[in-house]
Amino acid sequence: MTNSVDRRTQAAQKRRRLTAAAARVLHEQGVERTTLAGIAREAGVPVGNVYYYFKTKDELVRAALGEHRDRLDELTAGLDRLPAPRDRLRALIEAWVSERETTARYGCPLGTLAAELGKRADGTPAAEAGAVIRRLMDWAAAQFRAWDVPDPDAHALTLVSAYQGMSLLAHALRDPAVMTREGARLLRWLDSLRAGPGVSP
Amino acid sequence: MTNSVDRRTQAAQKRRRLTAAAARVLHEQGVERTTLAGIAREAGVPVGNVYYYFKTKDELVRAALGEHRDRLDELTAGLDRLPAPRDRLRALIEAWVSERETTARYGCPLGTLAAELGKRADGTPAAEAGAVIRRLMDWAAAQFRAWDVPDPDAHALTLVSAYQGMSLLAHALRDPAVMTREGARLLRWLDSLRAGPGVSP
Amino acid sequence: MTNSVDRRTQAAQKRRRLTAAAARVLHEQGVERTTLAGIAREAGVPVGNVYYYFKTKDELVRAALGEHRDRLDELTAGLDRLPAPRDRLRALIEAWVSERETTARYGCPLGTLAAELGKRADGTPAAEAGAVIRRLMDWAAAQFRAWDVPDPDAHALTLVSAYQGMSLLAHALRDPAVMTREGARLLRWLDSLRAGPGVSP
Amino acid sequence: MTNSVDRRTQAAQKRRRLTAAAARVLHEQGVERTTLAGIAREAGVPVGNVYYYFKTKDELVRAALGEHRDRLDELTAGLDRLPAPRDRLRALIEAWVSERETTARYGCPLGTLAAELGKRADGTPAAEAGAVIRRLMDWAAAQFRAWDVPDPDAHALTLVSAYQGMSLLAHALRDPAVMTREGARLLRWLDSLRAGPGVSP
DNA sequence: GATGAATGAGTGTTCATTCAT
DNA sequence: GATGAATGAACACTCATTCAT
Repeated sequence: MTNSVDRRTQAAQKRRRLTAAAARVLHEQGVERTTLAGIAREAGVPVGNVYYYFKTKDELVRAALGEHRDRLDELTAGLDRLPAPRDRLRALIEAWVSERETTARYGCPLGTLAAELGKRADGTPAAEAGAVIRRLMDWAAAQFRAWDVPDPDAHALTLVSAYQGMSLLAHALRDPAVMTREGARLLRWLDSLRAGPGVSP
Repeated sequence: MTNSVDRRTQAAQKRRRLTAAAARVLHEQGVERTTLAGIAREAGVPVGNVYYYFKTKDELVRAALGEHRDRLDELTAGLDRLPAPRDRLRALIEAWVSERETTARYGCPLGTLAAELGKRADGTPAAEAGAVIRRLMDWAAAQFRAWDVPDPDAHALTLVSAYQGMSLLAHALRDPAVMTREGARLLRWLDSLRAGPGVSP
Repeated sequence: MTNSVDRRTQAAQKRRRLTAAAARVLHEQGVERTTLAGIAREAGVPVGNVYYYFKTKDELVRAALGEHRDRLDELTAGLDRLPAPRDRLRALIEAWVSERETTARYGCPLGTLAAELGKRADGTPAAEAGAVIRRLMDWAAAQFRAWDVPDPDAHALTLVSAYQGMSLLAHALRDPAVMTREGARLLRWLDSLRAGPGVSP
Repeated sequence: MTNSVDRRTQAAQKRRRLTAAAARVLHEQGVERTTLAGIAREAGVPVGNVYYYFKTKDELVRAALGEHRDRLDELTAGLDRLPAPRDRLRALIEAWVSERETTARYGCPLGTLAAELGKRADGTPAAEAGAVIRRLMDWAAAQFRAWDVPDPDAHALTLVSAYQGMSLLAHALRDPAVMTREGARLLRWLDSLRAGPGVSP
């Protein structure tokens, strides 16, 4: 019994190791330039064995997206402990800025994956990427709503759009300062909200 | 004499056809999923012949980025004919929105190319993509400056960042309405500027 | 004691399940397209466990051939209960025709396996397939001999050859009617025998 | 001009070399055990180059079947020069027997390919193999018809079925004498036809 | 004796790039 | 300068077989 549990645990751990490696390498190299061998090497797993856990490369991509979704959930779960919705949003922006070095180097994991996958004729794992981004938007909208800002969905769209834009620019220009500058602006924007009918962006 | 001119002209045309095809196909399929054979086919040029005009695939990618730069220049040149800088910026935003269907399908050409290229270890054609984006920012900054808005560079960053963000979201969610909504917001934002020292977006 | 007998019995049952599954799947898919995993799945046995019963895939193939030999023996044993040799042969032909749908879909199990295995450089399991076919020929020859037909071996060869030919054609043309037509002809041929020295086919 | 013709000719020759090699190797090793590398080696062509001429392995299989069809056409075209249909059929049988060594080693190319391909779920190149076999049957039927034998189609079926059966048995038993014996019987059978209402097989 | 997991050699296929004419 | 063909180094994926427990 202990044995089988151990083994099951080990297998689950390996799966997680592979998923984590996939998430990392796919973020760093993009989908098409990433080879299964590369992910396997990174995870310390022989190539052939990868296929015991994931039947195709696309499945690994999906798993990586799932990993990013889980990390997003962890992040928002942490933020949810803050009492004020506005503070949660502030903290979210600060989290984004704190990742500026990675973002400048590799872009936002979700954004860059979505951009690459979105061009496929069959939009297979692309929809998954979109769903995770929408999850972020939904969470943000919930905060705006709790905070009683009018048109919370529009504000969520603006916020997430701004995040994707600043991440892309930071990446394209290889300049983490973009994140700092735009992050600061977003914080000011948050502060300005509800101060009146509000000029949004 | 006439002959050699003809030939030179023909060659230049072929080069242009290849560049245009590269710009289109790379936008639609992304860099890694695009094959030289595909570009050649699209341009009506035999594969082997491509190498007479471009030594490597990367050079074709660079040429495609050059094509996008040229189109950007044409666009801004057209906008420059408008007398008021604010109207130029408004027209720019309207141009973005008018491309919403293509953007929802394939993303912003510059943004998606930059995202894909930016991950390469040797940032070879990535820098080119960044340069074109910066060119757009510079033009925008010039408008804000001409309009006498304080901190024109920050405003340009915000504007272009917003464009990249809304393009990415429209693409990721396959929803052109994102472009319409955020475009309208940007126009309101423009209108609100100079109404005072202004909390920007 | 009971335990060990049970276990021995269970093991024997598993072996039989595997052999039966192998016979079926190898018939339906051919040797090379059949995977051990597929046989194991069909038999309800974990893959790793197969190797406890069969050291190699080839051994499973041999076991499948043994299964077909056993079925052949059962068939002829049943036919042997008929008093007249000619009736036994008639019944054999009728048995062949009754299998026409399966044969049109997958060919004769022995014939198709022999055809596929016969090309191997080392004729390892090929000889086994040939031996089973010869067993059928021997039984047929025995009937012709008991029936006192001259040159029973030649007649057996003709009969079995006709069976293999009609099976292959029915399979190649995916037409079970081939079995019906040629089966009827074989029956007429049987009836014509002993009507004299006889022009055979 | 000469150049381009030369090149076109060379390319066609290479294609033919590949097709011939494929026909040979597929006959000797079967479809599944044959690797593209093996065919390429046999044809003296680098592996990658094979794909310039054939997009998939299946296409090569089809080409090999086409090769066998062409050889069949050549054979029957030669036989058609004989004035009497019965002599054409006799010569056909003699041709079969003369191939007995190859047949005993590798089986009938069409028959074994049809047997292997016929099991595929998607009957892709299987239909092609069946079509070539039917072509042989059609030719044989035409001879019986010209010879004014009643029910020429049934006789053609019997003849070709006999050929496939004897080939399979010769192969399964690795005994070319099967071809000799059954070939002689077929000749006697031919002679017996029209000598009366005829006992067929 | 049973079993999920591991392993690695191969297989078809793609594609940027080069070559010969 | 043009072009069909050649080349070879990947790559994703499969599978018989072995291993550890």
